[in-house]
Amino acid sequence: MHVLAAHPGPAPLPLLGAAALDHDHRRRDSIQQLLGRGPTMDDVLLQIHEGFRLAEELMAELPATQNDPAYLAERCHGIVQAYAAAIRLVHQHHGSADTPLPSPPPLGGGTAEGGNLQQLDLLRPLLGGAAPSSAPFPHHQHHMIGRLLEASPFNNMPADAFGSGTSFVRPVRRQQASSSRSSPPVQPRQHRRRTRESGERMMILVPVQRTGNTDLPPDDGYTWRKYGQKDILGSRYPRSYYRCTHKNYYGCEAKKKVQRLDDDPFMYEVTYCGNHTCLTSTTPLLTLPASAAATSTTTSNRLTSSPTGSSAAAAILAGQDVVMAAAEHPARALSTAIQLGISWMPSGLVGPSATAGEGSSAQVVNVPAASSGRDAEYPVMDFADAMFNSGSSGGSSMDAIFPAAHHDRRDS
DNA sequence: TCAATTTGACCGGT
DNA sequence: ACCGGTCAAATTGA
Repeated sequence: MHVLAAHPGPAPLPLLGAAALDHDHRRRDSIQQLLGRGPTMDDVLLQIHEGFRLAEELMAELPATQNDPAYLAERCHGIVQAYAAAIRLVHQHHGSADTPLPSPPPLGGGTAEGGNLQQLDLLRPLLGGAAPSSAPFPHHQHHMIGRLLEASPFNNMPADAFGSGTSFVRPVRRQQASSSRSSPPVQPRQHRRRTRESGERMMILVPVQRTGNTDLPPDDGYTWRKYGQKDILGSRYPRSYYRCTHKNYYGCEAKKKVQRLDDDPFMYEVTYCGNHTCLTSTTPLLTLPASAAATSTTTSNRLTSSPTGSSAAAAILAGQDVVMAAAEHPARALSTAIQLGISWMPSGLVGPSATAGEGSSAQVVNVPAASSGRDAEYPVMDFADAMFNSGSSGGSSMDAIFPAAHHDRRDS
């Protein structure tokens, strides 16, 4: 079990600063030094903070530099490098030397500075915890990653934590239409039921929203459709089953199970199964018109918007459903994403693969309750907006984006 | 009208 | 046989 404890730390490591763009080797050297003496948790946190700061700088420069793709790509590269360094420090700090660190993947398809689109997926904000807190990153870093068990690749796992707008409100008993429900005209099912998922799983603990309706699990960046609920033996609370709303668009097989903990009703245990394939953008990074980025931050659609809705469609196209969630809980999104910086990273960087060995491949991550501030404090959110919203400036329909795709229909 | 949710039945693994 | 996971008809609600 890995626990990242946070301490207020010393000043940021100078060599990891913005100037690092021009001093990549110096930065690497400094990292080497860090690794040589063994990084402390402070170093890790500072490195994460550094990535955050770089993103902040980039945001400030965007108005002036948005027409300079090369420069923007370079800055983005610097940010990714900063977080990649943080990942390395994390591994080092936790003595995972016995498990070889995954080598950093190339940052671009063919060029060192290019944007690896897969990385976009890993930049998805983790929209977790609902408990309000005004403390901006990094002051509640102590919430960071709580548990990291039974490692399996985080690769492409949903970096989000929870919710979807779906409700945990106890089902209101509907009037039993005395008809068919009680009668058993059930014909044998034609299809063959799929076998139980045995692939990679990731378990996350997320606090219940403590304001408003505490039955609502926190939102995450994906849209989910509930397809089942079961009372689980020995559990006080039922388990809810969700699958990706966009399953029928993309054949996205992502699913999650959500259950309240018996011993801590203010905590949800969410188990993700399968990877999202519905948000894998194929739109080049940094081609976003500024207007799109601007509009994205004002989006306030509910996550459960119908995928046929235009804004939702645009969101799906550009990964904006993440951003939509961020629009609702931007600070949470960012802070959680940062706190789980591991999920921001290119898959090759993320997590020692399967160190825990045997059998289960579930990871457990304690997702912190996060704060609820806004943009000024969390420019990275806008940064992510821009990255995710490339190519769509709203109003576009799903059909326009995926002409061949059919809108989500009832499963049948 | 149709997407989302509810919930009992069904299925398959253990 | 038990239990967790999934299906799908009924129902709800926008």
